[in-house]
Amino acid sequence: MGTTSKALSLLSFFSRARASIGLSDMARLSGMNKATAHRLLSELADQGFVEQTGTGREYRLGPAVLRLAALRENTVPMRDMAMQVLTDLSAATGETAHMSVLSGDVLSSIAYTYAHAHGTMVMMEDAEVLTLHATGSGLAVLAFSDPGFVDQALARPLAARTRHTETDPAAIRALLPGIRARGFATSVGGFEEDVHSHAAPVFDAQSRCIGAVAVAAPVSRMTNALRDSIQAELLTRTTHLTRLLGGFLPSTFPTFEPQVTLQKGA
Amino acid sequence: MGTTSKALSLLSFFSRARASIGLSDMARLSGMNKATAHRLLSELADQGFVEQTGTGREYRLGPAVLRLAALRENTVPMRDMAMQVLTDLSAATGETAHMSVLSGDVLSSIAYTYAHAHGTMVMMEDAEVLTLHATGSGLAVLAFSDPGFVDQALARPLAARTRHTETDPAAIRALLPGIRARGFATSVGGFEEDVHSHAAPVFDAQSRCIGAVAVAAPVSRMTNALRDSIQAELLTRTTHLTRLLGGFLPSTFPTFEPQVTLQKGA
DNA sequence: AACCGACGGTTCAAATAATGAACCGCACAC
DNA sequence: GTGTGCGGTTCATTATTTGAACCGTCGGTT
Repeated sequence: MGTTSKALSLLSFFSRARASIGLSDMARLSGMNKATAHRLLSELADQGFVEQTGTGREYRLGPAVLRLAALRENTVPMRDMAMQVLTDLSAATGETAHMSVLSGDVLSSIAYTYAHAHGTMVMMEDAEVLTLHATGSGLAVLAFSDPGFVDQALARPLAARTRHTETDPAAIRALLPGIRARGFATSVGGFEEDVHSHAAPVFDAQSRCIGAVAVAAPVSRMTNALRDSIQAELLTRTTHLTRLLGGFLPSTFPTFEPQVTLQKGA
Repeated sequence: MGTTSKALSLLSFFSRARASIGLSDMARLSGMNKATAHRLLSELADQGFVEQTGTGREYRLGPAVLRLAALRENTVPMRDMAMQVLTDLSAATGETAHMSVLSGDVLSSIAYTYAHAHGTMVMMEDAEVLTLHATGSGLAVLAFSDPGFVDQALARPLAARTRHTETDPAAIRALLPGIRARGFATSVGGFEEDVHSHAAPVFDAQSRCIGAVAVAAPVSRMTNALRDSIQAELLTRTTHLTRLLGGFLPSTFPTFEPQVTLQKGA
């Protein structure tokens, strides 16, 4: 791995739970020598990607990322487009919809909408990190990523978020062909107890999978009718989003021809 | 300069005007060898900081910055706080207010508000880049930055944005003591023709200047009364913002005691 | 007050990664 | 068909990164 990747990888240790990290902690988390971590953090700080807090001397994310994000949104208004689609999707299904994008080997939530149709809804956090093996979105991404990436993602120990999290790499691999055939993944209670999630992949202009859209409903509310509704809405709207973002479905993606075609005779 | 800084500096060439940049262009802009630029861009792409567009194979900012910006805002809600202050400031003055933060040796606009009080207003762009020598905000920052930084910022050739841009480093240096004494800077037509700008610095927890708040009005509308109003509002509200952000005014910052104190006798 | 451990930060020889001139294949223009 | 510029690659040379050991400092414990 190059020096630049190492430096940037330090940024991935920041999260909502760890908004600021000390030098020694960062060295431990990243497995780097303290001197190395210090030099990399100093360079990141020079460029405004991190800054040091007043009290203590911990590091936290810096202001430079704000400008880049504003430019990114200006260039590729992914979030805006996702919000449109998610709003429709949660309205149509009556449940929470969210989109996450691949960032290294985890997914980051970038947008979500609630339906306000019921007293209870699945709640989301800003910038939440979703693991690939424990979520519907992650499975959808894995199913449509290249084998090398899957190997890499499943090579590390897989943490169990709940009692229902599948942590056996072989079992996860076994799910992928079915997901590829159907075009979407499901997960019941793998990330949060009592959450039933359906997720479909989103692709970029090179037909690479860049993330997923998911609909998350309480397990207690799941019925055959709701499941059918979610699956139909999710697939049509997520393929639409891929197109909106300038992306293309891969040739292997299943197509869902309308039942009735105009070719009556033939 | 370290490798990491070089890689991150590539990101600064993206702007609204140049949302995507090809490999050869990037090599030219940065002065790097094409092979070097390619390797650095590849590493940035691995980490999701840039990505390649479908048509052509140019590079543009990637999705990773979105997550970091969301976390930064979650950690230090600078933009939210700035928006509150800017809204009040433009309402009180009837003019456009904006805040920019130091990023390397330029300022990046992070938030702005309009007053809608007149038919004409000074317009701002998202993520606009302001040079230090040509803007009121830049002068305010220079005046309250350490001498080494000022030397560095003024060492390079200073571009003239308009006929009124001051490009003589000595002349700019001569302005700084006055700005330090008053607590704010002014610029007339230096960045955009017909724009009269007042700007005051914002400080972090170590009393380092991290950016500036400015009020920008058309030159044609500037009167003594408006100028007095802008100066008073700008100073009180900007010092307030520094405190809101957890920062401290440096001990050298001029204080503006209320004219009437309670110590009548003494 | 003396001690201890952990912190952020620094040093410098050894090890490793970055560098860039030349090169490739390709697409497009003339 | 030929020339130009593109994105991308190669590999010997070179400069940077690396990390064990080291500082001084801070806060808690004895």
